[in-house]
Order: sequence, then structure tokens, then C-alpha cells
Amino acid sequence: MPRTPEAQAFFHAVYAAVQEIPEGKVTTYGHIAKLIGTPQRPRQVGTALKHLPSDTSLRYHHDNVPWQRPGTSSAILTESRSQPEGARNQAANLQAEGVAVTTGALGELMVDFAEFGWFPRLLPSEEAAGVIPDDSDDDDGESE
DNA sequence: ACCCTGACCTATC
DNA sequence: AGATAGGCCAGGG
Repeated sequence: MPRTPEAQAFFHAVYAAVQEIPEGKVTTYGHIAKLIGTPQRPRQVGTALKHLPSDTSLRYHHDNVPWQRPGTSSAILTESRSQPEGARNQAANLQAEGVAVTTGALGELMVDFAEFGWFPRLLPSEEAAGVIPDDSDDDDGESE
């Protein structure tokens, strides 16, 4: 539970953004951070989800917010000290949605974005620019 | 009340 | 190509 109202608003923004992620799809913490207007704080996004309350009486809770869908940019399901089984639980939830989870050589659970066609929500500026995070292979030169 | 860590990302070397 | 450094700011000890 955040101390300052700003932090609480930030948390709520994170939860709301996470709720917008469709089932079977995933996105990154950085993208969530950008969506809520704070691209410089992907860490706090993780902090917010870590502090996601289990109290179902609240507006946002563990069962209401799909905390499993956002992940890291490296596609590796990271875990916290407080919740060592978080990654495994996340993997289980993702697999339940039909998301392919790959196990690394060292036993790391990682999501293969290409397997199910990762398609995150775009920012207004990106949509205007016509940026599609598909297999668009830009060899060189960016306009603008 | 201070200091370090943290479910991270991006730019630079 | 990979590795390192810096930044962000709230939580927890």
C-alpha cells in the first residue's frame, strides 16, 4: 500500500493498464509504464504488481488484475525474493491462457513472444506513426 | 530518518 | 554482437 496519493494513483494506473491486456496476450513492464505516461518508471510498475492486494473488496485485487500478462523485455519470467514462486505461478497462469512458456537451459521460465504473436497495445503516438510491432524489418533509415 | 534494494529499461562502451 | 552504467522513485530494513 503506497504512502503518498501520487503513488496510489500510479498503482491504480498500472492496474488499469494491466487490465486492458487481452487474454492470451502479454506485454512488457516498459510498455505499461509508457501507457500510463511514465516511461521512466518500469520498475515501479513491477513494484505496483508486487503490492497488488489480495483483498477482493478493493477495486483492484489479485483476482481482478491479470498480473501474469505483463513481463520483462527479455521475456524471462523474473521472480522476487518475497515471491520466489511468482515466476512459476505466472507461467502456470499463462499456460492456462494458451501462452507458450519455454524453459531455459538453466531452468528459467521464459515466454516465447513469437510463438503466439505478441501484439501489445500501441501508444497514440505510435499508432499515428503507423508503427506495427510485427515482423516489420526496417533495414535502415528512420523517417523523421 | 537514512540507505539499499527492486517483478526494469535504455543508452553507451 | 555482448557487457556495463545510469536512472527512476517507492518499499522495506
